[in-house]
Amino acid sequence: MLNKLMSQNALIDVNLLILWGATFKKYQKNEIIFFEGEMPEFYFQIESGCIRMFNDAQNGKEFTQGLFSSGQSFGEPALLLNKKYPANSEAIKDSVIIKLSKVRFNEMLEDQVELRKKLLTLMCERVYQKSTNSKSLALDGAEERILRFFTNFKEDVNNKIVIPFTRQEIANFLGLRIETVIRAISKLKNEGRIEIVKNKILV
Amino acid sequence: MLNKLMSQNALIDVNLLILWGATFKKYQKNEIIFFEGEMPEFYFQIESGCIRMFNDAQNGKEFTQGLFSSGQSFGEPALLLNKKYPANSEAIKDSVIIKLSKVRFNEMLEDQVELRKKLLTLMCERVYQKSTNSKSLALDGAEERILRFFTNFKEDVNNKIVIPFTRQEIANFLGLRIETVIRAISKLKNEGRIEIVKNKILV
DNA sequence: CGAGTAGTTGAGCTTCCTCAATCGCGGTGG
DNA sequence: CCACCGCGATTGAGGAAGCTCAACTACTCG
Repeated sequence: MLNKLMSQNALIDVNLLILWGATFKKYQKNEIIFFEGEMPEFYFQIESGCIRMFNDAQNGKEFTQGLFSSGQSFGEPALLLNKKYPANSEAIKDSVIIKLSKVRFNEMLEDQVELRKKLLTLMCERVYQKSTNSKSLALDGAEERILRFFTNFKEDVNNKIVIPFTRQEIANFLGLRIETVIRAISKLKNEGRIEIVKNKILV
Repeated sequence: MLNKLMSQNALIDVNLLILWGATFKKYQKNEIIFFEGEMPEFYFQIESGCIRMFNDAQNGKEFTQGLFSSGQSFGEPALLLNKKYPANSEAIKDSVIIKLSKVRFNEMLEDQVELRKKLLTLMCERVYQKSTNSKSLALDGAEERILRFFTNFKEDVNNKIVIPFTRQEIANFLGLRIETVIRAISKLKNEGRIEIVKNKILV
């Protein structure tokens, strides 16, 4: 039942992927799927779990480019352009991923008109999202960046949600340091722009 | 002759656009084409001139999302997604732009398989580019950001080129201040990573 | 209780920003 | 030819934001 639901929401129907020769692979939490600089070999789609793409810096800092969960694909731009991956990808929970070889994926893409349309829309969304993100990175201070991250994260503006990330994770998302995040969050709280309940962040 | 050449390099052939009802419009240098927050009404493709998309900040700071020149289109993600523009666009030279109404563009897109393929590739390139850009924004200091901007700007790694921007423009590209750019550039020069000839930057 | 992990706090430092003054050079009018 | 202007580039001094390092607290799990 759950499986069926996910199947419907997936970018590419799982059965169709299997038909074209895709295989499943399990990844442990913290396992790396590909490294920045590698050439893409596969199309990846998440069956279950959660993946993040991120960049490392020399000083131990990280920057998270994006989080992806069930039904979503990741790393497509590099695959389609045949360029080196611009970031690492890592399972942040135990995950199952469906992979399809580059060659078969390209054949499939050639064959499936609707898939190309879906992908076009998806890539537009990614560009759009990255635009607003870059803007925030370039122009906003820590407080505004953090708040924007929270409000972007919750789709539904009406309901309050609990932010399911540690301060360290938030820091990595935004290219900030954990102490900066902590201080900015306590400021946001004092300004009444967020709520803290039992140390959990409510937005 | 020149016209024909541009036509070939254009995302969409100019004659085809005209066939679908596109019209030409002139923009003066510094004229705004659309504002951040507006809903897209047209597909825009540059016939001649140069356009930049940028965000404003309260303190007079700016951030340039991208530069576009002859044959390129801009603002497509918002148009295709039917969402508000995430940035302003402005002519930075006197320019001629071909515009096609949203409705006609969508009809055209539905009709032209090859166009969708081209657009998909283009959107992948934009995502890719924005990924490396965000990484730099989040993790690098001013010197590295500036150097990356220069090397990204020149396609051909072998030949040296003159950077055709003022320090202020470079600052706007990167969300930095002009003084920071000046100091970083003179540092890069002392480190032998760039050359300065007659106050022009050589990379 | 003890270990482990997330969160917190303070002090000092670095990077970049802000503001203000100045320089260099091409163009213009007298 | 020269004084003057405008604009981009430059420099210095002081300030603010965020980083670094180190110590310490709070909560959870065995």
